[in-house]
Amino acid sequence: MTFLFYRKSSEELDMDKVTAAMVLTSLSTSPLVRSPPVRPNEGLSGSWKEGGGVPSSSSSSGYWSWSAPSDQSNPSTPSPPLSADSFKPYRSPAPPDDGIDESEVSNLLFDEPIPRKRKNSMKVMFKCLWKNCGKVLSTAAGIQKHIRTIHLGRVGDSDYSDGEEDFYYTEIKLNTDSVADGLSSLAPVSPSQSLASPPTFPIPESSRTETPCAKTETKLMTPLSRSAPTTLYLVHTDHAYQATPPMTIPGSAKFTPNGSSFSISWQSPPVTFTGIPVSPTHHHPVGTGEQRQHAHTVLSSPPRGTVSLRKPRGEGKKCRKVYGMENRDMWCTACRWKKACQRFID
DNA sequence: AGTGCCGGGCC
DNA sequence: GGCCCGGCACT
Repeated sequence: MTFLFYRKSSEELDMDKVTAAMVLTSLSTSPLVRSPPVRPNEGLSGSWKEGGGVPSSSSSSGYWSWSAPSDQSNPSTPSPPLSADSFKPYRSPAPPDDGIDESEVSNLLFDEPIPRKRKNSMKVMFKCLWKNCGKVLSTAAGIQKHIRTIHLGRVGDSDYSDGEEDFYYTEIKLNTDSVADGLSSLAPVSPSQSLASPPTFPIPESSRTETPCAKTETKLMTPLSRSAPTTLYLVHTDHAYQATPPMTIPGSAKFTPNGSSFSISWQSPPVTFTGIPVSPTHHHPVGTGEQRQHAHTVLSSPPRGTVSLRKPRGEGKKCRKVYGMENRDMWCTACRWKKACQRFID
């Protein structure tokens, strides 16, 4: 889940700057502009910094229709199609100064009270909302500096911050947990947004804090899930109680009995950073005619050694359910022995 | 609470 | 090996 909000509370900022920035942002027609009403003010995590929204207390909508006078504090307030820098193609390597800024400043502000002890590791990144710039940095200082230097053109006093940068980036949260959510990926991916896709996450957290542009990472979402189940490896069926007299399902011994497929694809769209005001009807029309997705997304992560992540519980009827406890002798042997059912695979 | 079944015990 | 069950994950 990712939330959009500004990092600093509004009272730290000049109202003039606030409004100016808002107008600029809205005028830029950037798709990344988040509309205030959408702001998910209280979220599931509830762990962010309060005082989130910029015009939180006052009428928020007013700022958005406000036509900007020339702000005196920012004479050089850029109009979005500003410097040539902003036209950097996506995925372009970070400008060199960002790299160093990043590393040098990150020490200072890295203790930011971001929710670190999440149950599943969430990573907080900061995304530049400037038009045509999707830069994502891992530290607020880094993104502020990026905005200052690249977009606001404040090269000289690179360390001085008057807070305006805060309006050009947003905080995004990325979910990194890999396994353990074989189920959550099945869940109807709440319309609110995203557990951002793990594949985008090989970011080593310290050194390379800069991801190219999160929003075009739509690869990795290969639709190969339901196509190739049987080629999978080593779903060991060591149990040989296949002696079920009535009819033996051929080939059942070579794959996991309950026939759950095994894929490495991720169903959720990758990295939906939250700059966008995601409409509640995102996608995943789960409820409708969908054929009960079988593609359990299990991530084949080697590190999980001994614990034997259970396979996703075979669906369908099993002997016990079909015949009932009283007709136990009609069960397949596996069911009788409380093993994986061999009769009703799938 | 019900169910599927892994892990492990007993013979 | 066959057979059974405790106990846990999942629904």
